[in-house]
Amino acid sequence: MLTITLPDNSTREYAAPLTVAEFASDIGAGLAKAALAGRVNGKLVDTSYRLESDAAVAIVTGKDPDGLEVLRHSTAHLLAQAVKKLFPSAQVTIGPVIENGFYYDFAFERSFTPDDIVQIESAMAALATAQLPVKREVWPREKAVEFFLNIGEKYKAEIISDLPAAEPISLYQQGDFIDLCRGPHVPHTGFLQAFKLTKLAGAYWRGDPKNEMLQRIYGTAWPDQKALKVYLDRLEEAEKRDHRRIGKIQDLFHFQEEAPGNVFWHENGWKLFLTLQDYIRSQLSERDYIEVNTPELVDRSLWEKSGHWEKFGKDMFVTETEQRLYAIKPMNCPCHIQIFNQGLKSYRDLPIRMAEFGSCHRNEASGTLHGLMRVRHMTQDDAHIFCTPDQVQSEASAFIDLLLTIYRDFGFDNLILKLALRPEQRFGDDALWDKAEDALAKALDGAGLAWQPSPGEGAFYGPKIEFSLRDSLDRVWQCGTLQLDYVLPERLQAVYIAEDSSKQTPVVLHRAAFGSFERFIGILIEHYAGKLPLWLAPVQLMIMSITDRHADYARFVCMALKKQGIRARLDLRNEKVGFKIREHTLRYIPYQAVIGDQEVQTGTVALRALDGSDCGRLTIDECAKRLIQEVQSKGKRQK
RNA sequence: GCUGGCGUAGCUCAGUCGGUAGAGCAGCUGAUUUGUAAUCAGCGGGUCGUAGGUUCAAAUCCUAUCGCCAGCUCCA
Repeated sequence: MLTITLPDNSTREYAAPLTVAEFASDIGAGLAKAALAGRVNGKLVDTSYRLESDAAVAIVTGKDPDGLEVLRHSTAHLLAQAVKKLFPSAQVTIGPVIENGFYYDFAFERSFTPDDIVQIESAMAALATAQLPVKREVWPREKAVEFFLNIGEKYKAEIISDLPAAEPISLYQQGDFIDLCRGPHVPHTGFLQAFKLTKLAGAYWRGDPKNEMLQRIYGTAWPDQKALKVYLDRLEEAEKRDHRRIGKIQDLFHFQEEAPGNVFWHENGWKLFLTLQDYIRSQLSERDYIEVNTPELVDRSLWEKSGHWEKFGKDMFVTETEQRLYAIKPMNCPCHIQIFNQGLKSYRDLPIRMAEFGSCHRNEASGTLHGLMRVRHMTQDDAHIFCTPDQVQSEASAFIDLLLTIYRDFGFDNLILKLALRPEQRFGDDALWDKAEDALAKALDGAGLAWQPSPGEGAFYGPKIEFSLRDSLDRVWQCGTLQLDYVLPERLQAVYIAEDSSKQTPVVLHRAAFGSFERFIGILIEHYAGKLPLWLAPVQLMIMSITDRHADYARFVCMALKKQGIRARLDLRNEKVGFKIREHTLRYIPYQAVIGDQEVQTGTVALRALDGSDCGRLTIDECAKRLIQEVQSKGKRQK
């Protein structure tokens, strides 16, 4: 007699052991059909798992996050099976589940081509239609190693040899394909109905560039076609929002061969850049920051003292003149410490919050450059807070507050916070780390935010908080950072005089909210899909004449609005108004004002919003007032 | 940096088996003076990323190189 408890706490009794699948069909035929796996006492198992004693059992379907994972994992196996069928000499390696899908790495004598992918995909579909049962077996380790070596799968044999001795070696067989896998897997391949191979790429064996390059095939898999379509549509939407595409349409910036990774900001893009800079400036001055500016070209000796030369020298651009070697600064901190070091500082001077819109160059590997998101020349909204150890927590709290204010102004409400803790290799004793980590944790708790620790991810000189935001497509971007640093101020001999008149080393907090303006602008463009809210839009209002005889009045209106700080432009071209409206609508200009005889006579403008709605005929002052109000609300007020 | 793909007019792209370059949009000129998402007509525009090579002949094939794209690695 055994008792099975369901997730709703109801129980069922059975006289004899039964499998998860049998249990599911006892509950209902529909559930049995949908059962991908089972969860027995919290552990994920195959539907063929035999229930021999009392247990808490849940039937896992595609709706269950675990079920989706099983589905994707099984689809990765299906991919491997299809590849082995078409290309028997390919060796299988690993095939894990990733966000939204899976991949499988293969060793193969030639590169897979897009044509191969099409073939592999249809082979997968055929194998799925065949509804091959997926069977699990546990083998002795030696037998498994021998088996895989015999069939020429040296990577699999290597994986098994590296598994912990206690780990049972389970193999899964579907048709004539046998793969090492922890499982669980779907009962048969017929469950794998909604998948698509998406990408083809190289990847190193075990992620190490010293190892041989394997070929990775990426795919996505979902419980049904509808969910797959939703996902594919989202990819398409992301493509439409690509900031490189929108940057071209809206004439924001460009790149060219002669300056890889360096942005040519056009008038519109630069206006956006300056708007963001003004915004940050106003936020900083409210919070008692000072703004400074430091050299971009600094002698090698300072970078040697700071430690950058040794650690990051190869990522720095250098230039030589009069037998001196200069480096273009990759970060601002050493220079800020030079400013701090001018004159003797007292504990009474602290904290000093020193900000700079620092122009930094880093020689990023060519393959990592990506539009505005990853550049070689960037401008950070950087600041360094010099404070006493006791001030760390309150400074951290103040920065978190600032950062939340900033992110909310841009419509990012969904944040992910991580506290990166001490790494293996680190400077400073454990007592110092305890104190530092504790201060940051308390600051996070004080803000009432959920956060996760990430052990071992801290910098060698101190722990840090990483602030990531989710954009409107649910993509995660790391932007803000707050890093405690005990090492650099000491290396560069920063001191202050404490209450007891002893010399002390200040703590430095490196901090940024945007990260870099370039990257943040890229994120904003994609977040808003190019439809920047009025307060950010480089061109806020387009004033259009209907015929030439309205041009003078249109110019007058434009000047009047510009005087009130509105970014207005004129379109006096000899075109029909419908043509002009279409063009500016496609460029997402937030407001358009039409000027014809009636407006000239009444001293008004006919205002039209981007969504096509008619805002009516307004006097110039009314129009200005309306726009200014919307700018001040930063688009947070409902229309 | 590594692997693979790509690079043709200002933009988006076509160009078959190697035979001497094409469309739409944009631009220019002219007509049109127009009321809320495309007025009409005509015209100009390319060292096919760059440098070599093969060939009677190269956008097309080969090599190198630069850049871009996807992923890997990296990301102070």
